[in-house]
Amino acid sequence: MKYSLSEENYLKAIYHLEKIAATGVATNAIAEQMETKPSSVTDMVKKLSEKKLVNYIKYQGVTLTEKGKKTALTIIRKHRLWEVFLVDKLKFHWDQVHEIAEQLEHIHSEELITRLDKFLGEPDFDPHGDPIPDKDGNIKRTEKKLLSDLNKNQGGVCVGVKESSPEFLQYLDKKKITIGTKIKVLGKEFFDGSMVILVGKDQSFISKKTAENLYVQTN
Amino acid sequence: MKYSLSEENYLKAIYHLEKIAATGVATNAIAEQMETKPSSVTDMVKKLSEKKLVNYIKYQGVTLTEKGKKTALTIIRKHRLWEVFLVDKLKFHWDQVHEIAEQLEHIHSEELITRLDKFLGEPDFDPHGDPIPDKDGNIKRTEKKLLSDLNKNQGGVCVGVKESSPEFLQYLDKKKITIGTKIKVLGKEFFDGSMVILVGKDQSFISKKTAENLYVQTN
DNA sequence: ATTAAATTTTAGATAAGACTAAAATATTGT
DNA sequence: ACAATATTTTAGTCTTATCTAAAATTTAAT
Ligand SMILES: [Mn+2]
Ligand SMILES: [Mn+2]
Ligand SMILES: [Mn+2]
Ligand SMILES: [Mn+2]
Repeated sequence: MKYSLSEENYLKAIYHLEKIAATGVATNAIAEQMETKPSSVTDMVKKLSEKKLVNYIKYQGVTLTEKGKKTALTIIRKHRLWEVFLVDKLKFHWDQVHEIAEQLEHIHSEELITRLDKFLGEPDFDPHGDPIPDKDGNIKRTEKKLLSDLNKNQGGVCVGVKESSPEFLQYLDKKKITIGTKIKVLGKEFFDGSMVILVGKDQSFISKKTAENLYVQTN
Repeated sequence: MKYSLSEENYLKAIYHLEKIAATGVATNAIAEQMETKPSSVTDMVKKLSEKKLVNYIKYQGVTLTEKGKKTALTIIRKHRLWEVFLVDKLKFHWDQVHEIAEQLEHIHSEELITRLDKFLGEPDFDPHGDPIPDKDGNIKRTEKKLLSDLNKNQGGVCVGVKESSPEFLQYLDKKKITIGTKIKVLGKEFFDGSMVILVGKDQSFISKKTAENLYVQTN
């Protein structure tokens, strides 16, 4: 029931990779994500397999079992709730909280999370717009598109970021874009995918890369 | 600057033992406190010594260096601030917070503690009446006596507990005694040190052992 | 002052988690 | 099909933090 810091981090990494990988998650992919070596991954994956947290067949990558997925989701839940705490209560900026939440997510206490959740008003999303799983691991799925998929004259509200590195978040601040900001596509350049958008009342220019990392809810 | 969970726990243990031990803190004492073996203590103490956190001479026990003491105090600061958070904000009961704070005290982030401190209103004492060191490790010392040292007709306010096991704290609840409770000694039995005391408006009987674990501020 | 007992340290072993180098397997290109 | 390349696993080593058993040292008792 209680796993080590390392085991928890592996589960989380595999969970995130599983969402994008069609097939089993590759050893190399995990190694890259965790900034460790493939041989270390193999070792850990064997251990997780013995604990019935992942399905593992040599040379064929891993997938999470139900138990593994559930465990990963409780860690993600903790991570995101702590991020809400840091931003809403301690007034951290949204680009400063991930690192600290990486530590806080490993605190073991169900009671703590139950109370923290209530204290925060049972939020559905974290400061980056990512959904917070409930205690049973259910995630409230919402309609959202990448800004890059909108066409000229379409608009919506920014509801999340795909990338959430401090660098990107700070850039968004400079552009006056944050969760809840209204955005409308005024023009889209075919050549490089760059856009001219309306942010609130002001016009702004953004690159394709930026547009591909912003989620919006269309209206 | 950043120490392992184990190193931090050793420093904390040595700090607490140093306050009661006249001479250097004994290997055995540390082992008992940490629920580990003396041989493990010797190993760790050597490492702490190399890092200039303790003064260590073979067979003569250890003392904290200034650096070691400062480090221990920041961990204690974190522990107690988190306890305040858990009780004041998350409405935990005072007998439920120590275990969780034992984990939270190892989260590394100065900014986090600075903000948490401010969020909590820069408290001077934790939920058990223990003083919270400031960022430089200074502790606000206060006048306080053990209830067992009071004589008949003397009274005061409960400002802390010496023991803070859940069992004792729950017993105090049953006796309607908590931090801030007014207590007056109505009678003291010479034979066994037991007392009849006035708690608020009600009379109560307590053993010597209980009286020896309650701090009061006399008026 | 010796001896007995308690404390502390050393030596050697173990487990978790990580690494390097080499071997095994899978995938790709021609 | 088969060689070249990429991926994955194995074998062996390292570090941190433990432990047990044995040796060294200190403390207490006669
Ligand atoms: Mn995060
Ligand atoms: Mn987030
Ligand atoms: Mn405590
Ligand atoms: Mn306390």
